[in-house]
Amino acid sequence: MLQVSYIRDNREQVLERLAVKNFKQPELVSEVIELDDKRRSTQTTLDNTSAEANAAAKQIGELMRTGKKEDAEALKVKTSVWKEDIKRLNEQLNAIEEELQQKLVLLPNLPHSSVPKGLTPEENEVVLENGAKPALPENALPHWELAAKYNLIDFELGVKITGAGFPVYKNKGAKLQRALINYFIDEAEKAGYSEVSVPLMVNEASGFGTGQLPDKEGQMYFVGEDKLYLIPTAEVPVTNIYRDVILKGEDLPVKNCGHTPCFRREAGSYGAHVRGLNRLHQFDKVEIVQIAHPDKSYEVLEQMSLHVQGLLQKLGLPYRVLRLCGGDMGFASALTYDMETWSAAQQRWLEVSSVSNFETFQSNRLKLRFRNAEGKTQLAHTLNGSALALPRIVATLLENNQTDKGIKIPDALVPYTRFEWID
RNA sequence: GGAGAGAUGGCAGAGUGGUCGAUUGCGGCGGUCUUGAAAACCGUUGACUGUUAAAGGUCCGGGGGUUCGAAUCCCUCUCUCUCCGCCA
Repeated sequence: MLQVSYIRDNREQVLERLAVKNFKQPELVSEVIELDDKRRSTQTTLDNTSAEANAAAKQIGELMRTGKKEDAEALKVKTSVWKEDIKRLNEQLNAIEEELQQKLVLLPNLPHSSVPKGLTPEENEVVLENGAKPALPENALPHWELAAKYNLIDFELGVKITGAGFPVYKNKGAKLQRALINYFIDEAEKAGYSEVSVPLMVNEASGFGTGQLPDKEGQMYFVGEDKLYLIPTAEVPVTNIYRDVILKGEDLPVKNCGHTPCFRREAGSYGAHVRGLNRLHQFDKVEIVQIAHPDKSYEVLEQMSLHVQGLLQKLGLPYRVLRLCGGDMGFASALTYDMETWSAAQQRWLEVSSVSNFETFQSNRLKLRFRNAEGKTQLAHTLNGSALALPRIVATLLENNQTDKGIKIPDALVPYTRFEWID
């Protein structure tokens, strides 16, 4: 959520930045400012009336105590007018504030100055490409066929138990999941992140805090009876640890990592590109989250990007880094890097990580603040990234490392899998 | 699922109609003392809004009501805890 005071002071810049995100309702900006003007004037009137009423109430108490009952009664009569005014003004104020809030939550975050204009994924900027794309033999298989050939993943069984997009991992396929999770967590801890293990369901307040609610309800599974949402990413519970928290300046940056399954309805996404592990309703992911000082958050973003890249390098996977264009960015993000690995058998790039700086967009909703050098409270910046999401890593590992002898496990992972080959 | 208790400042915990944004303790910060630290002692210490700064206003789980005046009384919702039952 954007701060009203910022919108007021930087109206033109806000409009210009929203255009980069192809925001369709720029008129909301003026409406928000107008409502805030109304809010302020109503608030001032209410405050002044309350001040008079408070003074009178105090005076009545004084008169009662000193036995001047008649004077007190006279004053009581006068207060009835204020009382009505206060009630009416309060109702007005609540209505204005509610309307203001409703419009405010419709405004997406402002993109960073480095974000390219653009509407579609094709307009994302390739920041860098790293690692050689492997040349596979003629008879190379896509991962879903490899998964069947080596009995690693049973998609049909998942359909029986739950439905499409809920695969069953078996044998070395299952062990590979655990190995990757442990490997990613260990690497995150080496980089200074402390591990947390968090609930997989969250309440409405948490969903609002990180920006999934109110408008992205359709993407989350909802347990209606208890009004809880299955998390689409660990970002939600991990970041919400710090909801309504005022951190000390010296606590920054806060660094947390955690593994969770992630649940996504993925309503409306069907077709060839969802085959196999490419798009699932349930998958495992290790997430890294940082809460940073506003002056440092872009340094932190680069550092997080390098951490993710380091993982891909150690796994020997060719990858590229994209800076998302305005149209492809998430609602809450100010700058997002996507990391994609090259899937040699599918001959396409697969997104395996997304690293974002949300600046104060989330922290304003979360009321996540820190005490700055002047001792005043100030909104912190929040960042997060996948490090990494498993399914597409598994897909590229299987595809890119296939040989006549079987599938070669990267050296970095062998201590975790305790096998070198899937054969 | 049944029964009961509770929700107050970072934490603990007072406060049953006026001078209460709130006693006190712990914690935090500053100081005295000390070579330094601890202890002891002294002082200080909520958030939001508003203003150049003040003043003022709001907040004792949320919402509503009674009253000139509510942390305190009434209604309602939510959440938490304890015991019993069930269960990993």
